Amino acid sequence: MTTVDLRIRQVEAFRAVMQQRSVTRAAESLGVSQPAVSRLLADFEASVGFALFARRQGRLVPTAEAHVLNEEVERAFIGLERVAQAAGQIRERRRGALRIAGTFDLAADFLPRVIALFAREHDGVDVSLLALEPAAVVEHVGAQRCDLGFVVPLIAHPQVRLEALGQWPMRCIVPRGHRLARKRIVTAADCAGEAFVSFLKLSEPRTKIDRIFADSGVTRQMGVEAALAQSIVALVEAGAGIALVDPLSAAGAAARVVVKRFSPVLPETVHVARLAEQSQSMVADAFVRHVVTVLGHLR
DNA sequence: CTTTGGCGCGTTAAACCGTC
DNA sequence: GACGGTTTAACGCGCCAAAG
Repeated sequence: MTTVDLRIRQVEAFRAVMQQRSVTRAAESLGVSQPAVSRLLADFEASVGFALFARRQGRLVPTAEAHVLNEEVERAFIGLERVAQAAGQIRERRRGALRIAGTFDLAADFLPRVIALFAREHDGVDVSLLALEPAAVVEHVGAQRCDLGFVVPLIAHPQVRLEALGQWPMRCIVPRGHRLARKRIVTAADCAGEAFVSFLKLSEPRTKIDRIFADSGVTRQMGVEAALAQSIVALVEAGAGIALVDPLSAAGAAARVVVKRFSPVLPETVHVARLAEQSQSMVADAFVRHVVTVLGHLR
């Protein structure tokens, strides 16, 4: 693979144009004249060796390649922001910042709840939360773009150490008025013949859930599937079927669907990802303790 | 140490192109 | 035809490394 000689200024211009959707506005945001940006963009395109924008009706329309490249650019700029943040902290001698990444499901309910609790006891600490795919969470920790990452599946990364923090049992959610809504505990056998809303094939929760039903010899009517617990909750609420989701997503949806315990108990383990070789900051340790506490309340 | 030439980046002015 | 937007052309400035 041949490498490309890039100037940061060109990348800046590209990013600005992608964000602002126009060269003129990008120029404004960069504090330079519009032709300057146009030029940087042209040079950048020449450097990368493929078209980043289609000129349609006198407007710039990003190509598919531009979008792919922009994802990497954004990641790079997160790294730059980290430099700026570090400088700011050193200057102000502030206690610290905690950058947390979590999978979409964890970042929807669970982590905000922990952060709220944590923030009450640690004012002066900046906490930021990023929602990502599981692999990206671990990747961010490995690349030191985040201090702590929270995931369910075990994902290996040479620079990252994963530690199990605790388990929570998955809950069964059914639409209101459903025949299973009257039961105290829903068993695998109860789900026989039911329309079932699943996580995506090959995902960790999907694999575990399917195995439970296979082991119990229960056949469900497999229908819709979705990536996020929140989507699954919405599907169940709309009558697409019943489902198993983590207890926090279920608790957050208690007003919209009926939440039941499920037997056999199907535990999901929440893991924290941290940099393998580096003593953790006291702030991060304190945050992890809060996570364990909140997990404990969910049993 | 100074000069020189190349390079990156910026500017303004003007041309150009759809759209309203 | 005015307008908003992009591109092109011509040029200036500062930096840097090589040459004198």
